Amino acid sequence: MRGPWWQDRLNDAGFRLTNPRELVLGILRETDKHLSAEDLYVKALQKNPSIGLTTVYRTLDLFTQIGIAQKFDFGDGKARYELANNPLKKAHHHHMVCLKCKSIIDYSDFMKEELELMKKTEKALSKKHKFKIMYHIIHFYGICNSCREGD
Amino acid sequence: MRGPWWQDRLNDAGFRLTNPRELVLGILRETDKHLSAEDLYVKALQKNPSIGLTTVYRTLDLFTQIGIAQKFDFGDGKARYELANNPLKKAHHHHMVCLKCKSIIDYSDFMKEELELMKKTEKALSKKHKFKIMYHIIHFYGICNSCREGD
DNA sequence: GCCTTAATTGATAATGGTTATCATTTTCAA
DNA sequence: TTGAAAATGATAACCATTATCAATTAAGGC
Ligand SMILES: [Mn+2]
Ligand SMILES: [Mn+2]
Ligand SMILES: [Zn+2]
Ligand SMILES: [Zn+2]
Repeated sequence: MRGPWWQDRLNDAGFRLTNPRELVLGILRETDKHLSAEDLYVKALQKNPSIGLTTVYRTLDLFTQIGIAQKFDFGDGKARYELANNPLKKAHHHHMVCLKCKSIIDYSDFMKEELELMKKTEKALSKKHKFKIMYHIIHFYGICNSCREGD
Repeated sequence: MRGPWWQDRLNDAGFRLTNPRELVLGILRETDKHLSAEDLYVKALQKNPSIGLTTVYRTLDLFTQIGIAQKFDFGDGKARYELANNPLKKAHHHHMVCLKCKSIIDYSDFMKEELELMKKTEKALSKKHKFKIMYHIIHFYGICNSCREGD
């Protein structure tokens, strides 16, 4: 009984692929944005007017826990989510965040050099501090193009 | 221009070095931790029982704006602050965060390589996306030594 | 199918860090 | 000394996220 990867991921972790979960997953799969729980909720309402905001939060939390989605904090006071393995996106990427309009840009330049540095750093840190590293984040903050023009 | 650097920084930006601000600054100068607003408030109360939590928040916000302090989000739901140019710390460093006990470790290994990569990336990004980069953050998340032993 | 049980859901209330408001106090320059 | 501007602190409000809990739904054994 092998389904798509997210279904297997859910099943293997002992969870069901219910309607609300499928709905949230579909929205994540179709966007290239970094949506908040509220964003997801509003979009979900259009397809299922009885879905609850709490369920959206719970679903996103579950997806994050089992690696179906990633949760980010870009400094605007609300968590934002992104599907792992999103077909619309580069696999491994990082983010630039505009300090004015809060827009978020994916980038994946110099990933090879970055990976190399990260590997080296991780090895050194786990030896020096006996710290088992699970993942890392890199964020660039600045002013985006349109915000600079309007200045 | 005859005070310490933080006083000049305040004056140049048109702000006064008041008692509450001096108090918060002193606490930041004496710690090597990453304190929350509440942490700062509790410590401040011991020296000035009439200080208000709002003032601490405002002060930290001001310090962050003019570059006296840095504000971080390590994922535990509250902002944490660190003095820029803290004499107790390495100048440029990044952070490891324990996902279990939320402890934070400064590190400054491979800063040379990192700086090189960051410079290269910043240049590429500002050209490709016309994005003016102001600063970046790097966080490693994982499990610290004591949390692994207790497992 | 039907039953049993556990997983899941959604309405609602509560939480907690942070901000907004506003009257009062402090600072500084004239 | 004085008056305007800046800063403060008590309080209420904000708002994203969680906790609670009764109701609904899904899966497995019969
Ligand atoms: Mn992204
Ligand atoms: Mn630090
Ligand atoms: Zn912008
Ligand atoms: Zn730990």
